[in-house]
Amino acid sequence: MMSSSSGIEVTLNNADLWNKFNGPMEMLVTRKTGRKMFPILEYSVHGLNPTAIYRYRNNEWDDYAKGDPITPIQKNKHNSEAQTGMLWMNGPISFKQIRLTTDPKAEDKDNIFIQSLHKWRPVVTIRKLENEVENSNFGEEFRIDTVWFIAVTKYQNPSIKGLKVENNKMASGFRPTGNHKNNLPKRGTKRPASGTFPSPLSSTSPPSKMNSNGHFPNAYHYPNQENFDYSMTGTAHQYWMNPNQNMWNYGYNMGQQMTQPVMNQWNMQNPTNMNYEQYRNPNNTIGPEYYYGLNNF
DNA sequence: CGAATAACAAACTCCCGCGACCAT
DNA sequence: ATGGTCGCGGGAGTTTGTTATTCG
Repeated sequence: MMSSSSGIEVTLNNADLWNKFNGPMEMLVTRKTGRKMFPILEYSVHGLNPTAIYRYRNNEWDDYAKGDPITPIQKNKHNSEAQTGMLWMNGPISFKQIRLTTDPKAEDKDNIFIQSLHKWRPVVTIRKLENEVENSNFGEEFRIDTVWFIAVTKYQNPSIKGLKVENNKMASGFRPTGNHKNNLPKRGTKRPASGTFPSPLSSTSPPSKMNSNGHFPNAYHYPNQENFDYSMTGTAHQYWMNPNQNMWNYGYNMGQQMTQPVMNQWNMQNPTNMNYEQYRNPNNTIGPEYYYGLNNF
């Protein structure tokens, strides 16, 4: 709860849920369509003049980033139009439609552009309308101490992730009783230790980055198949051209990466040979100091 | 010794299947 | 009931950045 000098009080309705999350709250942020917040922001307000007209504005994000360029703070009006204090105080004020996106050009009015790995705090602004006119100098801001989060594109803290699955019914498929986990494809399948490698058809178009001599600059330095280590467990799947064979090979970190059109064609021709053992950090024990944008409030 | 680059690391994006929700 | 859509975490590939090693 937070109250202002004028006596207005703003309370977080689902504080119990917010408080369940031990450690810094993380919110997934995605690019194309944005990601909804969970838990949502839902407030109650008290102490308004019941008959005065108020406009309720939310999500004026404080930005404390030091490293990255600071983007303009974004404000989103609540879906409801201006209404009396009594109506505002009557029901919960929810911002469940808010979506977080990494796309700075997001057009949907519910999408809020935020930077990943930065710490964000929602701010509620209440403006009282005088004679139906909104005075920009008039407004009170409310920050709930416990309501802030780190934007991530992938959960860093497994505890946070587990609590999201446990509490968000839309993620129920990932609970122990759900089927998502039971149907995971087998992981860690190594490619067969064969000396021959699938290659695209000779009609494959040369990639645009190819040199005039017909080879990738880097790949040209590694023409021998002995350099190909298919037992390695890397995240990079890269392709290299053997200039002696004038064909594409699939390997680990062996020179310039195949361009997208060529790789798509390659994948279509070799759909079953893509399994590999993927490296992952098994102990994702990353503390709050990890975040680039963390700052003190 | 310094530049080049191999090796390593991790953030990020797209898309997927499942379960909840929603409109018939 | 049923079929369409949405939202979820996750798989797998892409992109980007850092460190270690090699080479001239």
